[in-house]
Amino acid sequence: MYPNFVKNLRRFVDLNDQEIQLLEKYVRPVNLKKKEYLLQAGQVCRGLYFVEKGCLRMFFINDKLVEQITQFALDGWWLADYFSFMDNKSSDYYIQAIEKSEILAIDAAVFEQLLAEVPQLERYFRIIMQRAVAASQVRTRLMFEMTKEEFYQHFATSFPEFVQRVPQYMVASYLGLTPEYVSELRKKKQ
Amino acid sequence: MYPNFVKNLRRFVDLNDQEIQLLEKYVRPVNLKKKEYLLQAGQVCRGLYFVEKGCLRMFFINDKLVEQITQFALDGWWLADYFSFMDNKSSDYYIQAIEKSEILAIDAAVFEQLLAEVPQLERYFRIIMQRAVAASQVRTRLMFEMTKEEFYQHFATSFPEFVQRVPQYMVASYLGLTPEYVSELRKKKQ
DNA sequence: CCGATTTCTTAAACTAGCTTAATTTTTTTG
DNA sequence: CAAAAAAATTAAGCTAGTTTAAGAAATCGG
Repeated sequence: MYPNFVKNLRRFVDLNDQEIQLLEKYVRPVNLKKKEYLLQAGQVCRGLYFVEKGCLRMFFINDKLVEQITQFALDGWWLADYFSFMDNKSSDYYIQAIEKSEILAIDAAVFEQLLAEVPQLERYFRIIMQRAVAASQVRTRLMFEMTKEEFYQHFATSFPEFVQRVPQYMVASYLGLTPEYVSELRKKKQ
Repeated sequence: MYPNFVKNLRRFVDLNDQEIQLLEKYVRPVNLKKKEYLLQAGQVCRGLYFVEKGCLRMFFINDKLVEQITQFALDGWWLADYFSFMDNKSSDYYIQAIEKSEILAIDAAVFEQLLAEVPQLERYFRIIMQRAVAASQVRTRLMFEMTKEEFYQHFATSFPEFVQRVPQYMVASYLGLTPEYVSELRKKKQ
């Protein structure tokens, strides 16, 4: 039904077809056109969102009224404002499709029940979250140890598919650079 | 036996005394004097570390040979290089006691077995990790939306106990500031 | 295919926060 | 308690990266 989703689950836990079927009942599919929103500031982040196919960005609007991207999610990634999701607090973030996307949502309202019915998912999400923490530790180290120029070059060479797929000014925002500076760096390189 | 540890577990999952006893067999207590290391760069991060009492810092040495702190952990916090822990890879980090500390370690070697014996811990660590991800999302937003001056003032007013307990140059490092600049900010404020 | 919108580039002026280096204050330790 | 070590301050000069303001190029919707 949702091949990437199932593949991702089975990468970390053993689930039989019955469990997968049960699970899929709890999942709410959301199809987004380019630029559609999954979450807007002021709303509560209802769900944990899995990107079955497509690309999302998460951003907030800073005091200069500029969109500041904090995360991307490509095929096979989870994304949510976890604080808003957990505590039912209104979010400061927007989650928007960068391209036409197929999303699977697990709503907070059914998350606990789902975990009770398929206890293996506690393990699955423990692993997913643990990996997210590990990834954020790496990102933090890179941000501290590199100049912005190095950080950009590192990103561009480590994730070329990203630089292809996402507009340059969004990559700039994610890395904490101005689009003008990225433009300068690209010119300098060639 | 380890009151903070037990309190923390029971905050998130129901564990009876028997389960707690079982769990405590898997836990390796480590007592650290001020400045002693739990992990040094080049080693594998063997354990997940819980601060029963005391204060840890995690840092790496940057290319200017300056210690860059990425995380602190006070009483009741978990700390580890999760990437090194999970994949048995050698770490780039140091974990050091800032003051005399009582640490509880769960070693990678027994972690899986422990999770199998006390399945509730999958849930416990899922919640702990989920909260860690949420906290890192907040930190990321703050780092992007504030100037370094605002970031310092925010930290100083939000965590006064920290500023008391941890040397100023370490707070500076954690926030990505030079100690000289923090000194200037403090002077400016009064 | 064309007008509108979005994205990218250029370049000059500017500044937040760093570097350097010397001094003072505080803490630690025997 | 005194010497040594660690931490904090001061101040001047500097620079990586931003801001501002156009214009050029690419992409999109109808």
